[in-house]
Amino acid sequence: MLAAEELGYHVNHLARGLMRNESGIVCLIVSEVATPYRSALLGRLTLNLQNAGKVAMLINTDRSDGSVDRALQQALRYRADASIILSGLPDRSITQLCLRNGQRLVLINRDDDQQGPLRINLDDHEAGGRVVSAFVRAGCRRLAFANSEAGTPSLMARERGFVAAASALGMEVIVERHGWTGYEAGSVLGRRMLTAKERPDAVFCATDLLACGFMDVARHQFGLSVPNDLCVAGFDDIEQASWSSYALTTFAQPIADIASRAVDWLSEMPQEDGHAVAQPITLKAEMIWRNSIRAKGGTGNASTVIDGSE
Amino acid sequence: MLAAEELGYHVNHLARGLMRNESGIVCLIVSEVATPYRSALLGRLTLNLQNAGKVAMLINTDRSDGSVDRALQQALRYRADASIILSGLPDRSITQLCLRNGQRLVLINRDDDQQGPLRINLDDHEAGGRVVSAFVRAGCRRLAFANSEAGTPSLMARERGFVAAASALGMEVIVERHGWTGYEAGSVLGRRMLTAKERPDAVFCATDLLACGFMDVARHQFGLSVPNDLCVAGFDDIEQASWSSYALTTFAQPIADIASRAVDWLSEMPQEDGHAVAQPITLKAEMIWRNSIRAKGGTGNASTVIDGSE
DNA sequence: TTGTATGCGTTATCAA
DNA sequence: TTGATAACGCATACAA
Repeated sequence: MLAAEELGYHVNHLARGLMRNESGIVCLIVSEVATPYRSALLGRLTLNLQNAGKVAMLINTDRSDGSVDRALQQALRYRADASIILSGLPDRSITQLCLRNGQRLVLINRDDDQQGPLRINLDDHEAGGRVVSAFVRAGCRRLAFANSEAGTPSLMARERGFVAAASALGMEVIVERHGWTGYEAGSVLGRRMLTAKERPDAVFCATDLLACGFMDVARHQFGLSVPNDLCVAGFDDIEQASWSSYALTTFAQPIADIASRAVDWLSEMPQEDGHAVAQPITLKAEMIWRNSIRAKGGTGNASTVIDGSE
Repeated sequence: MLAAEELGYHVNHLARGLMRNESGIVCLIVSEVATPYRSALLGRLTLNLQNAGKVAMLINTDRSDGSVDRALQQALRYRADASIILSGLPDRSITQLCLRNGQRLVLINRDDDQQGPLRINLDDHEAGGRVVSAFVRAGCRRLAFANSEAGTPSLMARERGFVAAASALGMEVIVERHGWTGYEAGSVLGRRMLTAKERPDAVFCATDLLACGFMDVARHQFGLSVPNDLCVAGFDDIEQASWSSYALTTFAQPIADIASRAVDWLSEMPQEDGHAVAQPITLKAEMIWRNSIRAKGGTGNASTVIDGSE
């Protein structure tokens, strides 16, 4: 050991991987790395992987020019033991490719129906229902859902859950979708929905970023007060949601839990009976109450709700 | 090729790396991945690396329990060809270790004085001076600088530049430092500096996150108007700086430029004459004018400045 | 042009 | 317990 230290010797993992047929490398396949939720999850995953003695290889799938495939090919060439996909990208071929090459696979918030990979999802659908209750308790009457056009399973589940719970109470929901899941899309949706004749008094945004954009437009361009004139809810609990300019009521992604579940599963002894089939995990998104939804009662009109008549 | 496709064959980079004595792996050593500026840079770097046919290995240096060293050891074991350090962590031993093991090294915003690595820095010092001019033009008289206790070279350079330019005009600067470079520290600094007897009417925050926290406190807890009662400038031009709740005047990190310079240098044929000595690169931080600094003149008092009498 | 042997740094196996 | 040897998949040098 002393001699090794003195000579600056380090085991060569390339050679070791060659022998053992396992590299210790885990691929993180992710798009939109710079987004608050994604980068938070990414940070946590890398930390956990390191603690488990593994190392993270980052594959950025932002570019659409086929570099995704190239990047993934790269990963395969390094004989990564596993891949964790946190990209919203619904490209089925990618997951297939990983599996075919004997990688273990973790799908986060992708709700894929494939067998083999570990799937970690949230109770998005039910969360939508909880927002309806909150809005109704606040005395809101015109509910709206602001979504992106990304069409990610989790985003759509939130929308469906929200709409379903509302119509169970006899309420209709104004649904609009636009662009990508960011601040800019939120402000576009805000302008569109707030200029419409039937202006909503409560909006559930599929994402905190959308909510921030929506709120800023509502306040600064339409002079509305949140939560007095307009109640807003988001999803993800990104750091900005807690900033006092927003104080957004939202749902927390259980990032720590997601990360440790994923890494724990990867650290288990790989069962050799063909492809180990993992039980899908559904985590609960805790509702974080802040100040973008009124506690009780409306601005002036309607304090009792649930009549369904418009 | 057809046969290879059919058999699902991929070159084994572990074996290739063993032979060629270069792995194609580049380590990204980064702390606070979830921070807007860091994650943006990270995203860009990975993209560029992928385009250059290399692959990024992410080392998260957040934990203080010595896992940094362990992580770096990991990287060495994989025989990474190079490391890019975007961590503010001023740990000299890390860079030494990389160099000793024949890695090429890129230091971003670290202003280290070592020979060998490529150093990419901004003109932080000069930027500080530009803010003073802007504040003076706006008619501000009590200048302040809000910094974190991190003591990163680039942060300190901004502070020194700001203070130097101010005292060249005969103005003193209130300097406060607290905690880490985030929103929370910004709000603490805001509370501290705005309750002081000598309340500033202009503050340069070392970071956009600090600025956001400072602004929120100023507005929501002290009822101040930005930029009328208080001018604010930040640094980094994170996405949130452009959100209409902040409209922060700040300096843009030339992220695309930084990333391509770094990757280009790594892609050059490695000169074999010992350790190639790279010319340090200093990039200009462009000032992004938004709405947190008044255009001209003060609120009411003082329209001419530069008298130095307090 | 095509084929064969050798070495890269490990680890696993088998013989001493 | 210790020491020699083969094999992992690729690249190179040399022979055919």
